[in-house]
Amino acid sequence: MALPSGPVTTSSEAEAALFDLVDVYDRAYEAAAAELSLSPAQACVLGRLDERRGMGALAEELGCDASNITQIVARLETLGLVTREPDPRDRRARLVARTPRGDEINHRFATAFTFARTAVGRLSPDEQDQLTALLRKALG
Amino acid sequence: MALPSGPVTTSSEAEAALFDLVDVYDRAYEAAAAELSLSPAQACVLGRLDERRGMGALAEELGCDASNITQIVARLETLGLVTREPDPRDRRARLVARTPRGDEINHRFATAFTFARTAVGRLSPDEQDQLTALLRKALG
DNA sequence: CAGGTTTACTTGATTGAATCAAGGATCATT
DNA sequence: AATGATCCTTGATTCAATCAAGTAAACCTG
Repeated sequence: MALPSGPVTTSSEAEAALFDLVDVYDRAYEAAAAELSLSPAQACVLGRLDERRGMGALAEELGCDASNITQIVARLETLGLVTREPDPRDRRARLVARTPRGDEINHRFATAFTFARTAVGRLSPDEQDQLTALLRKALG
Repeated sequence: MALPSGPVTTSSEAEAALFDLVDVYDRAYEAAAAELSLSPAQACVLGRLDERRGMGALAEELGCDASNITQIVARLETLGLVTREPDPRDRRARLVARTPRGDEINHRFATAFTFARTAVGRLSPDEQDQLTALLRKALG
């Protein structure tokens, strides 16, 4: 389990609530991945393959080094959750896609990661809209 | 940089907003730690030493194995940010405390990690209260 | 179209987080 | 005094992440 991000000194109730949210969210994500014997990074990459795409696109979207993606995709490939095929249009590139089993695992992960769904579900539709608006404003 | 936690399939605006918040928060935390040449885990542990405490207490609070704490505290000690002294009441135990330099680095970290402060600061006092209430309700 | 550059990815090396199993030392109980 | 629990460390292992270097293919440019 990754250590929590914070708190430092929470000077306000709202900051503390934000921290609690992030903490619980991250832990739930990790726990859901663990249920399927995936690391958070593996679950993350698998979840971004609704359409086949290149390694570089993944690296850019996830904001990490390409070699990190190489490594994670290689493990997903070993697990039989992903294929890595040469791009017919550019033979330098590799197109990564989920296998049927990858689809299934990804779906089970989405089912297991109930936190966001459950949390939002505790709010009425109006409250959900308020929360969205407040978070968007807070995010600037 | 740790890969983001999500998204899987965000079925609602509110869920997407939660994910964005968590993503930006985590990245900001990591970036603030990096400014001080700390890992997120090191910043986290350092931030929990406002009072001296035992290794076990840290492990329990952070929800990880004691040996993980041993490792992280050892690095903080090497960096001169923390001391690890025998507990006079229980010679099995070690009391971890920040050094003056640890205090300074921790303070600089708290200054560098502006995200929560800034985000909350974009909201009026009323909105902050609303956000707090909504998050608390969502957290159940 | 030949040469040099950029792009896409891989490899290898290194650091660190995290977990587990096992062990030493101390405490606590009987 | 012996037993067992507690606190922490050590060693081994796995994985994430980053960096430096390298290969191969694509892209220019003259």
